[in-house]
Amino acid sequence: MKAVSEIRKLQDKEARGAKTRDEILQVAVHVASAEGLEGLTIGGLADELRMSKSGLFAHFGSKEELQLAVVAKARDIFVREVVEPAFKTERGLVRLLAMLDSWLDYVGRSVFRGGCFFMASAIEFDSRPGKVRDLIAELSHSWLDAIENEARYAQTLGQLDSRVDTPQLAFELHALGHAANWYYNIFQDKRAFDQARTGILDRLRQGATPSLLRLLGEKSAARKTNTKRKTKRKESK
Amino acid sequence: MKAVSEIRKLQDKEARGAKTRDEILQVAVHVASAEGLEGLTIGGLADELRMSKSGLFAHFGSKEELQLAVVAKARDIFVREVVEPAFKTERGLVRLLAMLDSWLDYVGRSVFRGGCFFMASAIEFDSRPGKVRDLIAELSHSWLDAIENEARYAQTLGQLDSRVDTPQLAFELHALGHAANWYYNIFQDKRAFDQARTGILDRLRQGATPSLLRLLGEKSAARKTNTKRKTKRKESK
DNA sequence: GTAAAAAGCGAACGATCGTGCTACTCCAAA
DNA sequence: TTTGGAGTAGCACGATCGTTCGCTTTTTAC
Repeated sequence: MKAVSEIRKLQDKEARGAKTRDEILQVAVHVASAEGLEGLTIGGLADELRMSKSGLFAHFGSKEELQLAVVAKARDIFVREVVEPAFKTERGLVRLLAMLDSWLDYVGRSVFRGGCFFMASAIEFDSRPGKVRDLIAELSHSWLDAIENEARYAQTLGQLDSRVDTPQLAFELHALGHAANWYYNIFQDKRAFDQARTGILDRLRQGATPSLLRLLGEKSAARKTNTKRKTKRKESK
Repeated sequence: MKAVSEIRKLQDKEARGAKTRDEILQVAVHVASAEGLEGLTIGGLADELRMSKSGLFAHFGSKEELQLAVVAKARDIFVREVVEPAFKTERGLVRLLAMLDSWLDYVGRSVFRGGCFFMASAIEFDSRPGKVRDLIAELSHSWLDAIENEARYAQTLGQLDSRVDTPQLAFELHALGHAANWYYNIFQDKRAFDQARTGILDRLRQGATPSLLRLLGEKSAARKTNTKRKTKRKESK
């Protein structure tokens, strides 16, 4: 009997309450990216959704559980907006570039109101031990790992010199994306994205094999050329 | 009459209340770096300093004024701990390296409990218009400018190739420092500093003139050498 | 159709938030 | 010695915080 009802529940488009729960998180995630996970307030959230504080609260049971749910929701959005598009491309260098590109794009499109959700919440929670902090750290780390992993795979394909230190490369590529997010959000200046992309291409060229250079050649021909960069490149031969 | 008392006041070691005001800020700055400028609470701060809420409050008149004073105090500390030591060195490339080095050092020594004060507060306030946000943005920008400025000066000294795009270089150097702060604070992993320093030296080598290479040669000989980096370097010739 | 279960609401709790008002304690100037 | 102003404390305010409880409404199961 019980089992049947559970099956029915799962067959439903959305199990009634799970739907509103999702609507709550959809709003909460944007508020949290702008005001912070701590600045996210149950009363304020309820007002914005035109529902009662207690009704909303009942979906989570505590503020910490709400925060955890918000982080998980942000992860889903990140996966949908950044990871999945990039993972449609072929593995190796092409995918590595696609990952960084769609990451910058997601920041530039302001998928979250307050910039990259994980960067903001990592800094907010880095000195607040607890489950929320742990989850954020884990997710942040797995993105960094994904970048390094793809760089290593590019090495096995011979697209990237095998002597390149991939953790170092991943750190630097990640740093550029990070800085772009920071710069854009505090100065409202889109040039940050050009600078980040320039830096990323330079980093990759440093560990280039002939096969990679061919790939990058196409890539930078497609982009509007930067004079300074062109001359710099020429003399570095 | 009034003027005389004012002169006296200035002659005093600390004009009575200005001293406690400073003690308040000294504590507030560390709390704010960990809990955020918004998480910084007047009651909590008063408890920690064993004084009354209202007594503390009277020094600032509003929370916003307190926040502004905290940011200004943080700037003073940043100048003392990062800028001044670096500005004792000779201008040009040496100073540029000293600036980045003492910046990383200040993050590693946890001069502020919650990592680099300005990075944390920039992200906290980037979607909160107001005087606090403006001040943070201004200070952040002036640090970035100082880096670019020194790179440009190094060009006039012939230490850095004149064709290097200095805003781009400053962006990338700054990005590495930024990432080190983030990485260290969220993962509690000091390797971030090695990676940042490695990246910084690489960036500078890219725009090197013979005179710069001589300087960097000494610099990297002094540091423990990284095998991967050494091999990478060798083949990039 | 009816009963049970799930979802949502309203009011209230104790705590804490930023802020204002009043009074007391100093210490320097007169 | 008196006086006045700066520094600090006590107390209370209205608002808002997370959370609890009891009630009503809606959905689901038989």
